[in-house]
Amino acid sequence: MAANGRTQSRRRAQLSRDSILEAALTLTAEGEQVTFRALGGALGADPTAVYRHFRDKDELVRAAYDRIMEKARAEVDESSSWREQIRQLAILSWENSEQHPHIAVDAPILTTGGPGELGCIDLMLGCLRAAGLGDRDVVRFYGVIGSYILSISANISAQKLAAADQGTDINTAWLYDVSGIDATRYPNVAASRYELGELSNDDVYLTGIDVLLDAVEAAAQAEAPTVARARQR
Amino acid sequence: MAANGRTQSRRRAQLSRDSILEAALTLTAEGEQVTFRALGGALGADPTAVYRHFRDKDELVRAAYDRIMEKARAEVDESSSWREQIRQLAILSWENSEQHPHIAVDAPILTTGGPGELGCIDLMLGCLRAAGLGDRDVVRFYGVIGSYILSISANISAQKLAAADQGTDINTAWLYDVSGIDATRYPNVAASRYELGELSNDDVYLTGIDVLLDAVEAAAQAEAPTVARARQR
DNA sequence: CCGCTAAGTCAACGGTGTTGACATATTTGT
DNA sequence: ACAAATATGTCAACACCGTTGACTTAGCGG
Repeated sequence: MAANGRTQSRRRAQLSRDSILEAALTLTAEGEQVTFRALGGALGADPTAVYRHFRDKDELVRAAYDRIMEKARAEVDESSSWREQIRQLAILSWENSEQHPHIAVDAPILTTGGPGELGCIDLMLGCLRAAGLGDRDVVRFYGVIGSYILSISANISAQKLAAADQGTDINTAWLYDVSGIDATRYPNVAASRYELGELSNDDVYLTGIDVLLDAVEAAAQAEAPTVARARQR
Repeated sequence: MAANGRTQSRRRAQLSRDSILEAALTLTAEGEQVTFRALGGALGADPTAVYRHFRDKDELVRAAYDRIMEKARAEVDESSSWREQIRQLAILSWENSEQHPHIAVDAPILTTGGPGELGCIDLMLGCLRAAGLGDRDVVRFYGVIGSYILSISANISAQKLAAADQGTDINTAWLYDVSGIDATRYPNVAASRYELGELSNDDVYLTGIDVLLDAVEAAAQAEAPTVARARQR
């Protein structure tokens, strides 16, 4: 009867998988934890109402993370070189971990099985194939690079969360107390203490990616030394 | 008066940092979670008594993990080549993550700052220096390899825990349902589905280590092409 | 219009880390 | 050697978490 043709009379809060996921991502973007109670508060509904749309928290965070991956995949510039695409994916994964730390934390544990994950896998496999790798090496390197990206970017965001809980600064994580080190017991640490103090998570992460991508190129050249460059795209 | 000269009359359960850590490692070795209540049960003491020896759970798990690293470092055969030593360290870290999953899970988050961690860092720095890397590259590669070992071995044990909670088999984690994949939407996944199905966590992890070690050798040769082999030990 | 099902609400359970008040053992100061 | 002080173990309770079951209600199909 009323103008609203769809659903009206919302004495009850109206949820959906979509609205719940959106609320969850908003929560994490604000650095807050994803909890059923917080979710309920943000949605103006009873916390347990979420259970009508997701079997348990695991399924919820899976779906949320798949959505993140989907977005990341879409942001990759597919016209750039294979190497640049993987690099972009790595950086996007890093940024997503920073933006949604409380979800990214257990990303490496889970296999979403959703379109976002499949899309990312497909993209990376395509890139590695374009690099000139053979069937076997394509998936080998995919495994290494994929787990590297997932694990490390997630763990660094976990570090930041832990550091935020306390007062600790994150950059002191790699080497806390550079000065008070027993030089006789740990001579190498003492000798490198200056460089160790300058290590930052970002640098390490990106360095690792580049090292792995270099290895991909080397492997591709070893496989087909002459045609290696022809496959470029 | 009694024969026991040190501490006698133990009407109370007598705890110490040592006995608590031992109990914690025993718990994780049996696949159980480290909780104050479980700890209290294993020690025959009130759970909260642990708080007299560790400020909070964070400090406890830090100390426990440092002990693990200490043991790992001691098991490395220091007479073997630098490459073999790093490889051993990686494998030991992996095995420790399997043996003590509930502690290793958040290993990459924490910096123990204890002798175990420092010892491992020192060992790796020494190895990389022996490989012929310069000051700067030594710590760069240390950062990459260290975070790789920590993050991935820990995350794989986390996967196993999560899989054990459900009935899921762990080997299906990399590619769950190889058959039901939309080949038009994800052509690369579909093309590589056979190889993807054969991916195992162990293989991926070890492959990654070897790739990184290869990169170390390449970097060392690039730095000092002629003397590269002389530094070997 | 009836009845069925999907969805929101409410109260409660068991498990977690953590705290504060209390009791007792052990060490220290003189 | 005895009293004071400190360290350590005990107990009850709190807040927070995911999760469940019983209920109520909204909305749709016959």
